[in-house]
Amino acid sequence: MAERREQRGATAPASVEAFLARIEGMPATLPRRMRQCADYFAAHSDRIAVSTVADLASGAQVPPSAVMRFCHILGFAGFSDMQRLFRAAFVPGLSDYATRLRNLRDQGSGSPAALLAEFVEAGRSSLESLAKMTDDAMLGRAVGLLAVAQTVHVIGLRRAFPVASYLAYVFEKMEIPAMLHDGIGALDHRSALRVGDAVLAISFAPYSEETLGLAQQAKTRGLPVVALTDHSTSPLAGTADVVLTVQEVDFGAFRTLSATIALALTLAVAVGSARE
Amino acid sequence: MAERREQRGATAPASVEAFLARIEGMPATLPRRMRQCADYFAAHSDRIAVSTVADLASGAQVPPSAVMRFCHILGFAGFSDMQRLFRAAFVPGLSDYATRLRNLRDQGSGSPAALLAEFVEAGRSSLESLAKMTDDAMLGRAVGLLAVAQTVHVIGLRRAFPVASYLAYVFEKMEIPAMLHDGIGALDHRSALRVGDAVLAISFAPYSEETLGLAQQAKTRGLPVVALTDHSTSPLAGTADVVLTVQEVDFGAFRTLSATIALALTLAVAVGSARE
DNA sequence: CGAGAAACGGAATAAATATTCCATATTGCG
DNA sequence: CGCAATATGGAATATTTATTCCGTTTCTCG
Repeated sequence: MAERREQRGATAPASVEAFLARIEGMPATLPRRMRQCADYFAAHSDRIAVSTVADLASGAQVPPSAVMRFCHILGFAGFSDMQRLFRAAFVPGLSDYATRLRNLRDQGSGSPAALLAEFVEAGRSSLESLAKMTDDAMLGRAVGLLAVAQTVHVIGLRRAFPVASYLAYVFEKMEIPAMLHDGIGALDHRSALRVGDAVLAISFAPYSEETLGLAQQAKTRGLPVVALTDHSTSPLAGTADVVLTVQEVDFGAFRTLSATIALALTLAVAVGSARE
Repeated sequence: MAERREQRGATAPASVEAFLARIEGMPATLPRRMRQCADYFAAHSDRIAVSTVADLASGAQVPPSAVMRFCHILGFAGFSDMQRLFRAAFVPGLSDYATRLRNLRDQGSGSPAALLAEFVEAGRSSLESLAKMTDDAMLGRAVGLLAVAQTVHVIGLRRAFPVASYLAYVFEKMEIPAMLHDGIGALDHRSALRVGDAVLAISFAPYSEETLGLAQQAKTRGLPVVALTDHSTSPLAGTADVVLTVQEVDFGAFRTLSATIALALTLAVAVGSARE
């Protein structure tokens, strides 16, 4: 038993790439059903995360037990073990993260050091997923629109306000004409929107009225609008010419803003360098 | 049974877009747990395909039965029914993080995508070093001081302002009395400092006069001061009772603030939980 | 061709997961 | 304040899904 486990278990792939490489490197003399599994899994590796044993078995036209045998051959403890690899690869740290959250709550551990570790981890995950998911083409178009604007109007309230204010700071540093629309004094500054300007609107659920309003106003006047928001179906997306989405991993009700700021900063610096 | 199904089931969304639109259009008066589900599901809709009821429930911080109730409200027969929608629409993410980052960097140093890669990397190293270097004892003392304060006065200008404003936002969310000292209108608010209050001052080189001044003022009046700064030798350190240092890795002249915000957020949440 | 080994498939079982139900708590309202 | 309606959480149950086991079939090689 022990040596049998050794023989099969020592070598389970640790990433999707390793998994595919392993299949690739399998001998051509593989038993018939195993060959079918190998071919089907390689061709449809993206479905593994969301399929059941029965689904894959019928797809590969083998009985479920053949799928199990194949998982064992690859070195996994079972199908679930293999599936975990694919689920984790989609959005990094998700399942692990949910578990950790539960653990933390269970042990009632509110110690500052533990909290810090959580926020650091949340920030790292957010940055990773930002790097993975950002649409380069969209980013390029956003830079293009803002680079030719006379004045960039930045708006972001509530949770988005720190991001907006940092953008305003960075634009100023780079001597790019920018105006921060903060709601101070309930003064309305929408008449500051002039032909040739562009709007950069930042908002997350629950979206604030003022931000949506300013974006709408800009759109009505024919000014380009770049949205930085949490989802491509957000209400901002409707009025924006370019939509950049960013997902922050949250810990409890709190978000670190790491990814949002990284994206905002990228935008600002790219615009700065494009204007020179 | 049939009419019950009608009543709830006639309206199940038939696509992910419809699903998100439905959540968006839900009344603000939704019961508490349903609101939590709605927010969490909207923000993490891409994870529904690869999660279990328990995963999502713990993410949204509700019991599993609340998730079921939410599915029913949306018109689905159950969680599995809803999940089917997302599994069908499932498209895997791009290549894994390491590969992606390498690609981003390779496409020429001036491109927005390459910049993004740099900022993501800078943010990650900042967070890493934060986790390594933070002095837990200091952090604990800072939390102790702020937890017993009547009102927390937050000050941070220029580059520290986004951090200060985010802190003010989080304190407000947690219903902790806090006052943000922004320099608006050059109004001076130092008489707002009262016995029993505490000051949280955030400043980095070049340190701003106003921040140092407020900290000094607080010290003179005998109020505790917590400093969040870049070095233990910063001018703020002299007047502060507790000094928390954070080092941000910079890329060019720009910093992502990831570590600073993570530390600030930790402080705020720890204070919040200590006050309960 | 036949003995032994490897592969196979399906039925039985175990484990994970979804779902319901109901006693208790909370909220809104007259 | 007290009643009714609604919301809640957890424990019990149902269902789905994974996994094992073993009798049968199919290869392999002397």
